[in-house]
Order: sequence, then structure tokens, then C-alpha cells
Amino acid sequence: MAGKVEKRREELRSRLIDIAERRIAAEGMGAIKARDLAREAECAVGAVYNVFDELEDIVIAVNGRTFQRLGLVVASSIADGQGATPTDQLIAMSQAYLKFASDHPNLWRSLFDLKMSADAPVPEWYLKELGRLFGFISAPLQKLFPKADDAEIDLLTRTLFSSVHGIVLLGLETRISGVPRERLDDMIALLLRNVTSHN
Amino acid sequence: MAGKVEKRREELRSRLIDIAERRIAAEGMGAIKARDLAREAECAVGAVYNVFDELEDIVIAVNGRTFQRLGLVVASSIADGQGATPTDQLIAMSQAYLKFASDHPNLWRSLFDLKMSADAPVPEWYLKELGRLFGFISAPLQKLFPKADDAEIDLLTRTLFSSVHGIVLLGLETRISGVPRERLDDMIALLLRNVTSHN
DNA sequence: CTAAGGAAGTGAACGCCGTTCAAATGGGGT
DNA sequence: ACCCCATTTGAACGGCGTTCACTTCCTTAG
Repeated sequence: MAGKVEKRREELRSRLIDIAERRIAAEGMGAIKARDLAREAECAVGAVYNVFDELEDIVIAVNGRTFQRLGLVVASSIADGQGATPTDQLIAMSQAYLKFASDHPNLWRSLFDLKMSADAPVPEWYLKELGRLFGFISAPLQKLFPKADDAEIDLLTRTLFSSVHGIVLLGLETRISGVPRERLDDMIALLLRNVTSHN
Repeated sequence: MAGKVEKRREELRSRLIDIAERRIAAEGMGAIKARDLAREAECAVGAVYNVFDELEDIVIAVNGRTFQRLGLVVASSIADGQGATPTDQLIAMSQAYLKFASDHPNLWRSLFDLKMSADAPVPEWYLKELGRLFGFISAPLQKLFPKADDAEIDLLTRTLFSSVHGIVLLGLETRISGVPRERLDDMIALLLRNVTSHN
């Protein structure tokens, strides 16, 4: 019966991730402090390091949840309107991406702000979720450009994802954009309609 | 003769910015440490704070230089080929932007990584340089879309800038892109040709 | 030329951080 | 019931940005 210790460990682990998620959502990645987490989780600072190697790993765990939620949001944005045109699907997904980033700016920023520290070999779930996102994009693109080969579709997928990401990123950065939130939807639609209308 | 003190101050100021610029270029924004700068500038830590309110202000000063250099690079990318089509001008500028970011990744990242701290009222030079960049983009766009009004041109300008920025940003991030450097030029050209060819 | 006044320069000290580790604790096998 | 060792603990460590009482030295008035 060697389950008691492990259970507590696992319980503490998820409790810490919950707390970190709330703090990141409320005050951003910079508000993650070992002593604060320990106090709120009612454990010693050292206990945090029994469950995670470094503080950064807690942020990575939160990012895992966030990435998954983001995937769900994007997926469900096209779940209903299967009759929509490929272009409209791309726009719907991109605007869902924007909405998620706008609704949870700190959680979303943390996905990209975290510098994977040196040796870190990019977590597998990261690439998996990213692949899911890319898959959502490339499907409509294949309909739009039936003659394109996989490499071309892949390049276009990454191009559009990066472009939309850039619009969302700079758009939510007040100091740069000077663009009101509702215009960002227009920018995304403008981009995607122009790119996909020439075929 | 009240010039001796000021001269030393100014001399120390520019010396610190030089050192900070080298360090950022070599090791990134995170390598800016008060004690390191002071040691290399051969002054006391406190002296740094006589010239700058916070360490962050040194990074801002470096960013000022970087932004100016970036503006020059983008401007000169279209200086020679005035006969080029507007689309080719846009592509040339964007690829110059990519080249600059790729040649000086740490300096370029520092332009955007720095979170202007809370109250900070966005430096005037920042908005000025950004305006210059936007001006370079909107000029060819006006030729491409003569019927568009200023608001439309402005929205398209910001859309394309953000898109190119996104491509560069994610493209230089190895963990996300998986795209070789030379393909990024293709992505930019692909985007801009598609967007500007429908007219 | 000198002496007084104040700005600039100094570096030890402060408070906070992530992380570690010797000591205390408590669950599991005998 | 007991001991053993993994878990847990929180004081301690090294490093950070920033401050401040103190010293130094430039400026300028007499």
C-alpha cells in the first residue's frame, strides 16, 4: 500500500497548477513566486521543488492547459458551421483565436513569453497541440487550393497562422496598435479574404 | 565653465548604452545586470542610477538606437529600386525587416520583449519611428489601392505590418517554426503577393 | 587663490527572488 | 512496537535591482 505519498504529491501538484493558473490569469506570468504559491497551497517552499524541478515547470504545466483550451475554442468555432466556405471557416477560427487571446490575455501571452530555457527539448504536447491547430487551418486551405501539394499547403498554413498571430499580438499591445478591439476582427477578415480570393 | 560634470555624465551615459547594446546583442536583454555594467564601465553601481532612473531605461535607450537602425535598413531597401512595383517594394521592405531581425535577433527581440512598465507613457521616439515604418508601408499601398480612403489604407498598413511581424517572430522561434530561414522570405512574398494581387 | 556649498560618485546594505540542504517528520515493512 | 528512509520543512545561500549615508571633487562666490 504505497499509494498515500504519491496521492499527496499528485494532489499538491494539481493544487499548485490551479493556483498558478489563477495568478497568471489575474496578474501575468511575472506574478508567479515560489513563496506565494507555497503560502497559498499551504506547504513549504521546498515542497514546491519536490513536485517541480523549477518554477518555470509550473508555468509550462499551466501553458499545457491553456493550449488545450485554446485548441477546443478554435475547434468549436467551426464545429457548427460545416456548411460555411473555407474562407469563412478560416476567418471564424482566427477570430476565435483573437477572442481567446483577448479574453485571457495573460494566459495567452504566457504561451509565447516563456523562453524555453536553453536545453529544454520542447515538450511533446506542445508540438502536438500546435499540429492540431495547423491541421485546422490546412483543411480549408486544401479545399481552396486543390492543386497545391502538401509542402505548399504547409507553407501557406504557417504563413497564415503567423500572420493572424501577429495581428492579435500587436493588436492587443496598446502601445503599438492604437487600433480598437473591434477593428482587429476586420483586420483578420481583410487579410484572409484578400489572401484566399485570388485563386 | 559648468561643463565638466555634464560632460562626464554624458560620457558615462553613452558608455553604458554602448556596453548594454553589446551585451544585449550577444546574450539578450536578460544579460543586463547593474553590477556587470558598472564593472565594465569602470564605475560604481550607484553611478548607473545617477544617469538612469532604472535599469530598464538603459534597455529603452538601446531600443531607441535599434529602432533607428531598423528604420534606416527598411528605408534603404527601397531607396535604389524606385522603379519597382509597389508590391515588390512591400516585399523588399519586409524582407529587409526579416533580415534585420535575423541578423540581430536579440536586439530586435528586445524591442518587443520589454514590457513598458505600468505607468510608462510610451516614449515619443517610439511612436515617431513606428510612424515612419508605417509611412513606408502605406505609400505603396496607396498606389495599389488608389480608391481607398486614409482609414482603409491605415487599417491595411497595420494589418500587413502585423502579419509580416508575426511571420518573422514565429519564424525565428525555432521551437514553433520548423521552417528554414530561407523559406521565410518565400512566406513573406507569398503573403504580400496574394494580398495585393486581387485589386 | 581659497574656501564653502552642493552635486556626483561610492559601495555596503536592504529587501526580494529562485533554489538548496541539513535537520525534523511520519508512513511502511519487519 | 520499532526502526528506516523518503518526504517535508524553512532557514540559509547567492544573486538580483535599488537605495542611501558617506566621501570626493567640481563650481563659484568672496
